Amino acid sequence: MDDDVVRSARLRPGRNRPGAGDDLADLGPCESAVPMPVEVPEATVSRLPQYLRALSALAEAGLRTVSSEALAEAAGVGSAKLRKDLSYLGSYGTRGVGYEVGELHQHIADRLGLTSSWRVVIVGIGNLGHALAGYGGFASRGFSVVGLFDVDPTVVGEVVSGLRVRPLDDLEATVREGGATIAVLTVPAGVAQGVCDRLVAAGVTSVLNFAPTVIRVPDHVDVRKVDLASELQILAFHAQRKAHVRVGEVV
Amino acid sequence: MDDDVVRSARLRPGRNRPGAGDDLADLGPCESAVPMPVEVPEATVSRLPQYLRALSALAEAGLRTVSSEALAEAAGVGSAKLRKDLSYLGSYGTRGVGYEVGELHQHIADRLGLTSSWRVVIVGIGNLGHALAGYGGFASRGFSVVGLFDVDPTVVGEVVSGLRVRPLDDLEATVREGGATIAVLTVPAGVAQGVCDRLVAAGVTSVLNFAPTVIRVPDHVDVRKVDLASELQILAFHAQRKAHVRVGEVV
DNA sequence: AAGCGTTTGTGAAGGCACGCACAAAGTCGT
DNA sequence: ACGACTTTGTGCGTGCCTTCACAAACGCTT
Repeated sequence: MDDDVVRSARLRPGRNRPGAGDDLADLGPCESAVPMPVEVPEATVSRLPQYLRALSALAEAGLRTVSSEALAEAAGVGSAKLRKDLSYLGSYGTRGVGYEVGELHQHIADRLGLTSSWRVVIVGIGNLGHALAGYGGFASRGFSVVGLFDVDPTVVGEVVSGLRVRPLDDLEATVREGGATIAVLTVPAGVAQGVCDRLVAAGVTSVLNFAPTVIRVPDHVDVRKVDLASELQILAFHAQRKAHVRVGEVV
Repeated sequence: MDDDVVRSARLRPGRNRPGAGDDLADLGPCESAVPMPVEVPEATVSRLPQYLRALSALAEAGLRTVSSEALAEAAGVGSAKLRKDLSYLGSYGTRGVGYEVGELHQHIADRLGLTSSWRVVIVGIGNLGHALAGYGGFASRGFSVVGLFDVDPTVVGEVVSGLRVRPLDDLEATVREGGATIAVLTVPAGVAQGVCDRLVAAGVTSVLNFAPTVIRVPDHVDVRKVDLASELQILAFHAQRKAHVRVGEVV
């Protein structure tokens, strides 16, 4: 599972900081000093987007409430796992009834930080960068692409889905002036580390890396990797295993 | 990861013999030279492509041998984990020296099933399908794209990187006549399940799904999911957490 | 040949996640 | 109002994965 390699600041399991004074916790009548000692496990976080999508589908279908069984079915997980995952976010279900679709959707979206629209820059407008720039799934989910960058002069200036591709040197200014920004790296493997270093220096703390190479970043920066070739190779491994079993070799 | 959701035939958890328990003497061969008595854990499989890529880079750099420490560094993992992973494939290292780069590369490639070139079909030649069809990383790693399919008549007939896009109805014939095939799904979410059903019916047992939806398949079919929006949302979660910590809220 | 430094392979321990099963809590029918 | 039914929230056992730590194995030097 952690197939996805995240270099995230690991939280210390035992101790968490006592009251810092102002907590924006919702409306929980927390009698004790610590408002929400809840730490969402990484495995749970990775499933929240699935739940969110399932909830969107159910809302479109017109359902107002949904049981953990039904939602789990829609999301492709077990109901017990779903309930435990949701329990990390707090108790938003009604026993005997289920979850209110809209409310739960809102809560998960809040937790994922989708209330504010995140700025996204795409660096490397090649085959894949083009495709991602034109992908509608970003804007519809709280992400707005605010910049396209490339070094190739023949690509710079081109307009892709309403945005002009700018030279790589404009990158720093765009990131600095805009605040928190997520960078999508779709550059060749050879230059990925260098470009990433520039992004980090400019203040980017979240990187989605499509380049087939390991990039190193400071501890405060999160990197998630998407590697198409790796996925195919993993499929090939299982396919070969299946083939061998069919032939009669030992598992 | 999970994480990434793989629906693979559950491996038998019982008798797992990683490597050797009988290093004392060559008493009796408990069984006749079995080629692979080892069950490779899923988590290990998901890292093999990384190791393979790191080995390729090291080979290009001219190194002949590499220590677990150095290879782990290149692959971005811990050395102990690397050694244990490799131990599931057998013992190909030399104590006091390290691993022979070319030999290890060969062994991992064998295990991943990259000796034979896998056939890949891409279904759905939209933005992303275009990009993947033109992605050079496939052919260079043992995968050959043998078919592009779409329903849109305005796309059918178009030639993308040397292959003509064919109508979806040609899909069954192509899959059936070609043997084992991996399908890449880059269709809209609404039709993903239907297209996948056709693929499975035609004999496909490995699917790489880019559609942002859960697809259901029989037990003997492997599905891996790549979801760009989910990755961004997970990054947003961590980014928001970091922001709150910085502001002074409780973790 | 023997000792020394290096590196692998692996037993063992700890942590994390998953799933079961059930009490608590709510709704619905009568 | 009350009992029966439904569904959530979660304590707990189990198994997988990771990490540590070290003995065995190898090359190199003397």
